[in-house]
Amino acid sequence: MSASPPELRLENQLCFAVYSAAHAFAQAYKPHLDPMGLTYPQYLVMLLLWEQDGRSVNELGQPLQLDSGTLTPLLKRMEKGGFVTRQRDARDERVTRIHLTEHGKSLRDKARAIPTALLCASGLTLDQLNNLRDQVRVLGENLRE
Amino acid sequence: MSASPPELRLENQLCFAVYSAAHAFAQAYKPHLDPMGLTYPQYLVMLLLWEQDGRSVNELGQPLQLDSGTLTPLLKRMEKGGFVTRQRDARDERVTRIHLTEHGKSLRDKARAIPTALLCASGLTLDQLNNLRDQVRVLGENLRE
DNA sequence: TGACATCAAATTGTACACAATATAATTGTG
DNA sequence: CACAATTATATTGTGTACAATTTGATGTCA
Repeated sequence: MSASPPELRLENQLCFAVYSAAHAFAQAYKPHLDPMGLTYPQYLVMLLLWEQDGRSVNELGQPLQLDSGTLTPLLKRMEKGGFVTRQRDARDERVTRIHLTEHGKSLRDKARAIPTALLCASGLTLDQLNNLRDQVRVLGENLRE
Repeated sequence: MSASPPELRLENQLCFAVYSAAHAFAQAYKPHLDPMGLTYPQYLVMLLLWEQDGRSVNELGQPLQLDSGTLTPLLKRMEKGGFVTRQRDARDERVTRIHLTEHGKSLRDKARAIPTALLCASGLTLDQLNNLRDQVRVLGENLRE
C-alpha cells in the first residue's frame, strides 16, 4: 500500500474542519446551556421561538433544515422540560403549533450573555466572525444545491 | 414579549452556519459514499487508515476527537461491512488494532475522485477552500481551549 | 358527494455523539 | 513481589439526525 495522496489526508479536508468545529461549538455552548437544562439543538429551536412564537413544526424545520423525524422527539423532550407546549392548530388539525411557556420566554434574558461569551471563546473579532459566518453560509448553500 | 436582539437571531449565528454546513457536507458526500457502503464518519476513519494502517482505537480517536463510546460501535459496523478487522494487540492486550481488509484497501482508488467532486460542489476555488479550511480549523482549536 | 391526491406530523429503524461507568491489562511504587 | 493507580477499550443510557413508512386531515375534481 503506497502513501495516501494529499487530497485524501484527513487534515487537509475542509469537510473535517467544519465537522470538527461544529462539535467544538456544541461543547463550547454546553457550560452555558447545561444550567438552563437545554441541549445545543434545543437552544437553536429556542432562538427561533424567541424571534417568533407559535411556529409549526415545519416552520421550525425549514430554517433549521430538520424534518419531523428529528423535531418531533426533540420537541417532546422540550415539552417535558417545561420549555414549550405542543398543540394542534384548531384551524388545521394536521399542524402542531409550538408555544413557549412563561419559563421558556424568561430564559431569553439569561441567554443574552451567551453570544458575547462565545465571541470571546472563538478568538475572533466581531468583523472576522461575521465575515467567516457569511463564507460558511455560502458554502452550505452551495453544497445543498 | 419584545423583539429578539440581533445577537440572538438564528440567522446571525456563526455556530449555526457551521452546524448547517456540516450537515450539508454529510449530504453532499452521501451519493459518493453510498455506492461503497460507507457512512460519512466511517469515511473519515478510512482516510486515517489509508494514511496509516493498523492504528489503535485511540490513534483513530485522537485526530477525529472521538472517544471509544462512538468509535467502538462504529468500528464494529465497519468490521461487519468487511472494511476492517479488529484484533487485540499481542504486546498489549488492552489495545485493539484496526486493520484494513483487502476490500478496504482497494476502495482508496475509488475514493480518489471524491475530493475533486466536492471541491466542485463547494463552489470554491482550491485557494479559497484551503483558506477557509485554515480559518475554520483555527476556530475549532480556539473553541476547544 | 365521494374517490383520490396532497400535506403535516408522527413513527420506526439505523447510525452517530458523548457522558458516565465498567472491565481488564499494564505500570509504578514501596 | 504485592497492590494501588493508570490506561485502553467496551458498555449503558440519552439525545440528536435522517430515510422510509404510517396516520390522519385537508384539498380537488369528476
